[in-house]
Amino acid sequence: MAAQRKKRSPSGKLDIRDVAHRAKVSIATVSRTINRVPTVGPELAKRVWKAIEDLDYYPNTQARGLVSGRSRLLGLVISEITNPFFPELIQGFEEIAVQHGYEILIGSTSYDPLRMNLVIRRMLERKVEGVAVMTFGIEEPLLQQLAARKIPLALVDFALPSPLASTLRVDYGAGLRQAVEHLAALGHRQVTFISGPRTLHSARARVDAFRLAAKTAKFSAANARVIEANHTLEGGMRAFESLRARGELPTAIMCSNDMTAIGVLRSAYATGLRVPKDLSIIGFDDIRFAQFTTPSLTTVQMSRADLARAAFQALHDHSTPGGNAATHEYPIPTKLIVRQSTDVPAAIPGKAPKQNG
Amino acid sequence: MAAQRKKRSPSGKLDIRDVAHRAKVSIATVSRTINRVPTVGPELAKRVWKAIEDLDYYPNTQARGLVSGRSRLLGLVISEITNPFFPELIQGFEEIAVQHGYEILIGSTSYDPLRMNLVIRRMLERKVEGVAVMTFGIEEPLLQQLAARKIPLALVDFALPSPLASTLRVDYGAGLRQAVEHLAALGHRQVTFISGPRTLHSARARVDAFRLAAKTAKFSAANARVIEANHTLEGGMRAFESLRARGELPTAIMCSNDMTAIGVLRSAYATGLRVPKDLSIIGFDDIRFAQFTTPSLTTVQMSRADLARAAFQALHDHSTPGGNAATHEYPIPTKLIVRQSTDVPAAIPGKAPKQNG
DNA sequence: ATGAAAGCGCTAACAG
DNA sequence: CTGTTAGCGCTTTCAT
Repeated sequence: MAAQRKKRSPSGKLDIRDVAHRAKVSIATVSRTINRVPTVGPELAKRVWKAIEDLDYYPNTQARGLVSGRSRLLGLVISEITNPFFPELIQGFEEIAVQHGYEILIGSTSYDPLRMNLVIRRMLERKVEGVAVMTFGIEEPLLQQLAARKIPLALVDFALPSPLASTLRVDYGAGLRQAVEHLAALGHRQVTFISGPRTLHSARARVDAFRLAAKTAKFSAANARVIEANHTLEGGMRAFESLRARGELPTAIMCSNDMTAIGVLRSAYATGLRVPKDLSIIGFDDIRFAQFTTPSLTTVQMSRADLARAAFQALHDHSTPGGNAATHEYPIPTKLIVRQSTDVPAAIPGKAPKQNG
Repeated sequence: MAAQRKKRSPSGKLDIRDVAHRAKVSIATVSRTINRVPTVGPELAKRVWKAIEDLDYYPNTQARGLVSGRSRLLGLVISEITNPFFPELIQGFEEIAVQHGYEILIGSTSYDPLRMNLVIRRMLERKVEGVAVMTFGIEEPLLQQLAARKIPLALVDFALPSPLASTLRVDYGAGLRQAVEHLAALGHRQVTFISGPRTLHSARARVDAFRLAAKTAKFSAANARVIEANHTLEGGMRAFESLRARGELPTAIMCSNDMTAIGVLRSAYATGLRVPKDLSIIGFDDIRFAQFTTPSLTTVQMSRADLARAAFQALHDHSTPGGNAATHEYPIPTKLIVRQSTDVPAAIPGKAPKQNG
């Protein structure tokens, strides 16, 4: 008889009130049921669930977020989604985030601080509950914006002095040591490492780890040179060319990432060199495509799944009350994956190949 | 002296009221200014912007969305982000969406209807204002859920009978015709098309377009065979093997996507065939990696940028009041990109290669 | 254990 | 042109 507080539109727009009405309870009870607050009587709970089912109701995330202050949104900052390193990372992160009821917001910086700024602003506006920054060059001042707003952060290879920031510490040493030892065992006596841009601290960390590994394996400095490229296929090609032009080609080349290695592979073929016979090549990352090159690429794997898991864990630990907020370092293992691009150097024909039975 | 309506927390949580207070205007004026409602006096507007600047204020998206009913969120449904076709698509879509103030929600279905269901639910809960479904197998009943909720939809190669659904119509004919003519011009007299799974309507559309193109170019049915694979590298390898095992190797193979072509390339090499000398190969999609294979892959390009643009346009047209809601078909061109994997068949040594001049 | 009621931060009538 | 006010749909005290 009295006018309804609100018209029950027949074709949509369900409301928590509609559920409450149908289950003959208050909206508070519906809310409690949905949020699994234990104090709800089992009888009522059942009625509520049934009403939800019948109506095909689902809560409005925006309203929920507004009142609770939680957005259930996580930011994932990457440099470029077309960089083959990232898709698997995203997949892993998305998967685990969704399992925990989060949605993810992806921001690509394209290595551009301006865009990074915009990305951060977007994340702020959407009230993300944590941000994983997977771009390997970190703009510290920008991150401070997030830290200042008390947003949990997960960074790769980089420690921000903030109680809410975590570091995903990639153990470059292990994988690169295995790689160098693998080459040494095959009989290589010179290795050149083609690094990434010096501006990326992750690239520097790889160089350092390589140097240490080479030293440990008794390579002299002259036999374990480092030259700089830029983590792109073209950069790999150029690096190879410059090595060749200067007559400094070693029997084995290690690269700071797989794209570089693929560039080297390509140029080596173009030059008429046979891989792995004349030149062994080792990449880094183990992107999916490393399996598909000819020959397939021996590479140091840094598991994207591990990274994704650790990143989520870090954010989760620091955003939930019960989380382990004391931990700030999350180790990421690396390991050598031996494929077809490494073999005994041609100079030592007596020794048999290690693989290819 | 009276207690503040709300404590101005010194270290965060800015409010539209804080801005209003500082600019000495009402919150309505602040809201209007931010939303660029033209009736705001220039003097006040300036004060408001200054206050916003000073305070480093930005609006709370959740509150905004709750009251306005708009989420500024667009859904992008793909099958698998690790499928190399998608990253560029996502990049293009993200770019244009962000330019227009939207955020995107990515959902991967992994070809699993169950996951598709979950993805749709997520989109519904977040109140997306439109969904682009780029997975090439469409679960029609699931999409009805979205259509029923009046959510604009953009679909590839598929027309849903709904006023809010748009079709991104890929013009397979153009690109495949160019490809077949390219082969014919080189002197090929037999082509085999390795199709994708019959269950994907997009794959069927490609087969049909190939058949038509072959017919137009006067290939007999026997010289333009079709065999089915599954759009994966492994599938391409198997298809090649089965062709070879049955002694049915043509001089040229066209594939329904690039991954298949790369598989064929790989197997051809393993068999000792030289590409393009002994076998010409043409892919489809022009994924980034098609440039990096050896030899680089001749392929039919379907521009991801075009697709992304069209998808956004379609959603935008059907979600904004002023949009062009009458259009329901958005054409996507395709075109042949000639690289190194096609050449004159070895059987016709007299004729010179077309490229590499 | 359940319900009533007060907002979350903002936009959109409605007044003036 | 500007301010006042009523909610958006939900969670969360505070009563009961």
